[in-house]
Order: sequence, then structure tokens, then C-alpha cells
Amino acid sequence: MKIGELAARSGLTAHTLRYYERIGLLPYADRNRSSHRDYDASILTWIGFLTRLKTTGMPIREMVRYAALRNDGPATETERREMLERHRARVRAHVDELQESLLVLDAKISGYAGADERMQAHDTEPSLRRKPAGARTTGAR
Amino acid sequence: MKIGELAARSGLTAHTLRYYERIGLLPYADRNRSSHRDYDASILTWIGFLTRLKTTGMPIREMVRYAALRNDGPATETERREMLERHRARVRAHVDELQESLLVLDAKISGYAGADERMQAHDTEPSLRRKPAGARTTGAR
DNA sequence: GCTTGACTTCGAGCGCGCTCGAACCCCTAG
DNA sequence: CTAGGGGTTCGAGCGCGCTCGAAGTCAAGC
Repeated sequence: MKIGELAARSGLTAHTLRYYERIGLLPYADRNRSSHRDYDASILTWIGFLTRLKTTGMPIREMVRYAALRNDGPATETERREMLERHRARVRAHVDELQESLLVLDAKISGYAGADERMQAHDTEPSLRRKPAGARTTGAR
Repeated sequence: MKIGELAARSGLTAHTLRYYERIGLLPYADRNRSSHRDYDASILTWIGFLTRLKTTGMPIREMVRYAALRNDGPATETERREMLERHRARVRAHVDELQESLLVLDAKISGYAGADERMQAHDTEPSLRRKPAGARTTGAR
């Protein structure tokens, strides 16, 4: 597979793929006689995993470190596992933080007037929200 | 309150606070006769909210837009609410994505050999994980 | 034989969100 | 009177993660 196809299949651009090779995220690709990169389909699995790491906010230099360890073979497995465990902990913490923020956002949104009508129209998730905060029937405003 | 104190209390640096004022995230602060900024404590609430938006990944230019609307008074409430609703949807989607990625991470981690011993030592969260996949009582190791 | 277009390397540039330093001003305490 | 420790404005610089363009090579199709 040439770089254009890999780009299409991986969702990255050819520029980015070359950049990733340059910095060590992707292994140096075999070149054909025209020095065009020739990829094996298995690279897609690795790129998929890298994309997960990226999605979850791992900095590139850490991904590079992980890639280097991977390249050094089974002896580095413990270290790799530990990296992923640390990363997982960070991601979990981040998720918690986001969920807390979602509550704040919910509160703020329901604090805006005129919400009710549009709630009917836009709200895709009617549960758990209509909590009229006591007997204060919003007579006047 | 002067900028140094606000910095200490808000967790931002004085440099950042000035930067935020410059770009319109923070209202132009009153100056005392020495042209030092003099903040009211209420600004902390606003900064807190901005920090939430930042935490949840809202780009600064959007926060600036929100701040500008806020500054234009109650007439913009609908638009502000809509912004927050859109943002909330993005955040929710992102949380989902992270949770999916956590599963991948879990799988990858448990794929590494030698996990068991260290699990005992490092795992802070014993629930839900030790799923010994059948009756395999870990006799040997 | 020539055009087209996908590839190559290399280095510069960009958008984001700060971060920092220079040069200056003012207030207070010793 | 002086030293120190705030504060001010202004503009440049930085780290990140790409993104892009220039200039060249090569293979295939007309």
C-alpha cells in the first residue's frame, strides 16, 4: 500500500504520516525501487492505537517513547504496561472532571430563561432534568 | 483585590489575567489612581466558569464570543444558552469517546504479561476488575 | 515522447494559548 | 532617602502538533 492509500484508510494525511515517521511514531517504512513508501496493511492497527492515545490526550513525545519501547521488543513490556496504566489513570481523572463540568453546564443552561419551550424542541434526553426547584411557581418574572 | 491576589486565588498567573483582559475574556478592570487593576471578588465566579469551559475544551475564541454576548445583556440569553447546549453536546460526545478508549486501554493493558502481581500492589480500585475468566484459581503464577 | 499525477525530501510556517522580558511607575517600610 | 516589591504596557517568543510548498523523481497512459 502506498502512502496515499494509507492516508485515505487511516484518516491521516500523507503529510502527517511522513511527519509521524520522521519523529518515530511510525516505523521507517520500506521503500520500493522508486523510493516510495510501501506499507503493510498491519500498520493500520498500530495507527489505530496511536489514534486512541491521541484522542485520550497523550502527548506526542510520550507516544514516541511508547513506540520506541515497542520497537525494543518484549523486554520493555512491563514499562509499556506501566505507561498505559498511568495514562489510563489520567484519562479516568479527566473523564471525571468532564462529568463534573457537565453538571455545571447543565445547571447553567437550565438557569437561562425561556428554556422550557425549546427544551421540548431540542432536548434529545428528557430524563432526569425537569426538577422545578421547590414550590416556586414561576408566576411573574 | 489586586492582580497578584486574584492570580493566587484563581490559579491563573497575572500574565494570563492581563492576556484574558486583552482578548476580551475578562471585562476591562477598573484601575486605581496608580493604574493598577482593582478587582471585585465577584470576578472569581466568572473566572471559575471560564475555567470550566476551558477544561471542557471550548476554544478561546468561542469563550470570547460568549463573553461578548454576556456583555450585551439579557437580550443575548437565548444565543448564549444555545452555545452552551452545543458545547455540552460536544463534551458529552467527547466523554463517550474517552470511555470507549478506556475500554481499549483496559484490553491492551490486560494483554501484557506479568500483570497479576503488580495488580495487587498498584490497583487502587479492586472492584469490577478481577474477572478471573472462569474457574481458574490462580494456583501457580 | 510527453503529460499527468502521485510520490520524494527538506525546511519553513501556522494557529493555539499562553509566557516572558524589557522598561518603566508607584507605594511602603526601614 | 532609598531599596524592594508590587504593579503597568508592549511586543516578542515558545511548545505543540501539525501543515504546506518548493523542487525534484518516476511510472503509466495517450
